[in-house]
Amino acid sequence: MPELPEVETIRRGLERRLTGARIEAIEIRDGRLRRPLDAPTLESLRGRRIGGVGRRGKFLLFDVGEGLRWIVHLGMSGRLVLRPRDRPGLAHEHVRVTFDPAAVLVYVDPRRFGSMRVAPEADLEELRFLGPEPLDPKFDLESVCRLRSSRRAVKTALLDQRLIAGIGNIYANEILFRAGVRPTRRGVRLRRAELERIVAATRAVLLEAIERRGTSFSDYLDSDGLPGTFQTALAVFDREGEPCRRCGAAVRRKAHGGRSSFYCPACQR
DNA sequence: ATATGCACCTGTGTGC
DNA sequence: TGCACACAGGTGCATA
Repeated sequence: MPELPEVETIRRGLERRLTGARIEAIEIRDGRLRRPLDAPTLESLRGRRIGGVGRRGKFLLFDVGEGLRWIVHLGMSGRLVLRPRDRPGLAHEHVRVTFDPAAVLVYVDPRRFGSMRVAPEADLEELRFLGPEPLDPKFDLESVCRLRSSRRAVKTALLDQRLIAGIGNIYANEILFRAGVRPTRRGVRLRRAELERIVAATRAVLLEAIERRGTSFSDYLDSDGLPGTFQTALAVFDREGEPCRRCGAAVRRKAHGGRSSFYCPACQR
């Protein structure tokens, strides 16, 4: 479900609400995630204080002191929800964290593709392979030039977290529309001008999506239970057969690598 | 080494 | 109403 803009929206909400709060209890209600939850390490968070909430790609990084990070990835259907105390459990509730002062953070994940662990800052292997952050001021032509080192379709390459961190299927499609590049174009054949347009489109699309607090086309909600509004601004994603907002041509959908690509046949060459 | 396909799960929407 | 099937925001491993 969540890509960079959704994860960033959640990060901002949780940072505002949880920075300085102390973990009073952490309770595993159903540890059967794809990678089973490790109860002892999670329970060792008790008594720790949240120093801040960071993000790298689609990973949330809670600073819990002494160089330790609580790392959460939401997978396809993961949600972190702040709720009042003494509310009944939610369906698919896996973890419940009680904070002092009063706040309860619940991890809900119907499909169980998310993951959660605790690691020292120096040992964040999962993060080491990640490509550049697209909203880093240093993100530039050089950051995307590796798209060219692959014969894969450029959309598949955009989804590769080792090349650029944080882009998923919605924003890969939206970025390529804004850049005027067809998703099936091979990376090696991209021209310099197209790479430059991809750099600009990546920043613009992600920033606008964050401003709109993410995309809720089905069930995404942020940590306050609010939907995003970027779905009304989508140019191509989930718009098969509808008119292109720029030229009016019917948007096309093609399955590629098991996932849907959407594009305007006239605007994207 | 690199690229593809499928497995991992549950929920929802569609068409019969 | 019920059933079967396609499909969904992501990754990770086996296979070509």
